[in-house]
Amino acid sequence: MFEVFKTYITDKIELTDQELDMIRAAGVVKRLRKRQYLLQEGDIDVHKKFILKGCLRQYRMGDDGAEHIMRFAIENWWISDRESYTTGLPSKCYIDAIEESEILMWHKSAWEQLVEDVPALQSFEKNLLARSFNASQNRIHAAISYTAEEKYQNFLNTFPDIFNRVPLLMIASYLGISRETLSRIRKQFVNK
Amino acid sequence: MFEVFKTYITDKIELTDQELDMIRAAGVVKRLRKRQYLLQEGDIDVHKKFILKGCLRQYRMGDDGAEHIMRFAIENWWISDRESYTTGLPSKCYIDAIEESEILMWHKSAWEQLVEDVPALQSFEKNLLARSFNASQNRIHAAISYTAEEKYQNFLNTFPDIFNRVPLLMIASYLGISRETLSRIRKQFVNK
DNA sequence: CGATTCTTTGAAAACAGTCAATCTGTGTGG
DNA sequence: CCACACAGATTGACTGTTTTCAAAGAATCG
Repeated sequence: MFEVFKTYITDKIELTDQELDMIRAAGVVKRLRKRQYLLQEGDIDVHKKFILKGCLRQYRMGDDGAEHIMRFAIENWWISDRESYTTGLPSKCYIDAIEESEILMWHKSAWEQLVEDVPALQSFEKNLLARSFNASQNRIHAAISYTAEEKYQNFLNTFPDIFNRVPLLMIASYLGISRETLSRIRKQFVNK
Repeated sequence: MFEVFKTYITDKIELTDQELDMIRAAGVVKRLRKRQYLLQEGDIDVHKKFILKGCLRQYRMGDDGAEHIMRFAIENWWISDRESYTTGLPSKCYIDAIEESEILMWHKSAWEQLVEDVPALQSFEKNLLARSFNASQNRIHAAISYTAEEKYQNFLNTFPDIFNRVPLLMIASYLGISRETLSRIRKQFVNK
């Protein structure tokens, strides 16, 4: 399964065989069953995590126990609680598997060593964070300016490879609307 | 006015007098009147910009001409369209002054040279982006999980030094609610 | 098949948005 | 210095959307 990562990373940056071996050697594969946690509130996130296969969600829990989904992620995406990872503080969020999944992960210390030894990883990381930030800006814009229907439409356009892999109630949670409302919006859609 | 920046930056990172001089020499001060644009949609953002004084807003324009405020920023904050700055593509947003303001700015090429020459700036930048990302995550969480009233309360708590410097209608825009609704929420607040 | 999870639906209530009018404070020009 | 324009805030009445609650119907999984 390392092949999945190899294909991904060599498409983005130039790596020598030796560098690739170093990265492989430091990584660990973790298999997750559906509903299994990868991170829980209060944990400290100490791993870089790349999804080889499957689908996961990252969410925060409201005071009333409601789950608010911050993000979905599928194969070839990275997933972590950046805040906890960078600050070393307990996480405010949960990450769990929506589908049976496979994760390739590196301990923070090992990863930092890799970034030091492999210069290409440095700019790659910077780039990844910049793009994550841009994505979150677009999400904020959608959240404050779109109607519920537009939010759903936008979600379909933005994540064509995700929307049919996650339950509707989770999409509703992601968009900040109730599942009933989303169900009704979807009904109107079909009629068009 | 460079003093404002000097105080800010030397509080965050260690700099030699020489490095500080380099940074000063490369920077340009720009004065803005109230309502004056610092960036308009379609422009390419080619400057690192630090606010020495004043208050600005960054917003996107909806198809219907409605302004959706992405961010406020005051003295000792940075402001730019990161997306346009990093990608070199035309900006989707506007930045203008809410108060008469003073900006310290560096052209992208000059700034990149500085970052190369002054190592401390490198990690500083990385850190700043990481914190911006965390802030945007918190904003997303608020947008999808809070009621209008909670959004307002959260805004007051998060930006105690901003809420009384910007018009209510802009706070409403930032929160994604109508000014009338915010006005009514505020009224209830006073009664408590 | 039984249990669980997810989706849909209906009806009522709560909420937020729109429109229109008024009020307030600020600043500008005569 | 006053009158006026203008930006911003508030209010009321109305409309439309969204949530909530409750129940029932699919779909999935062991």
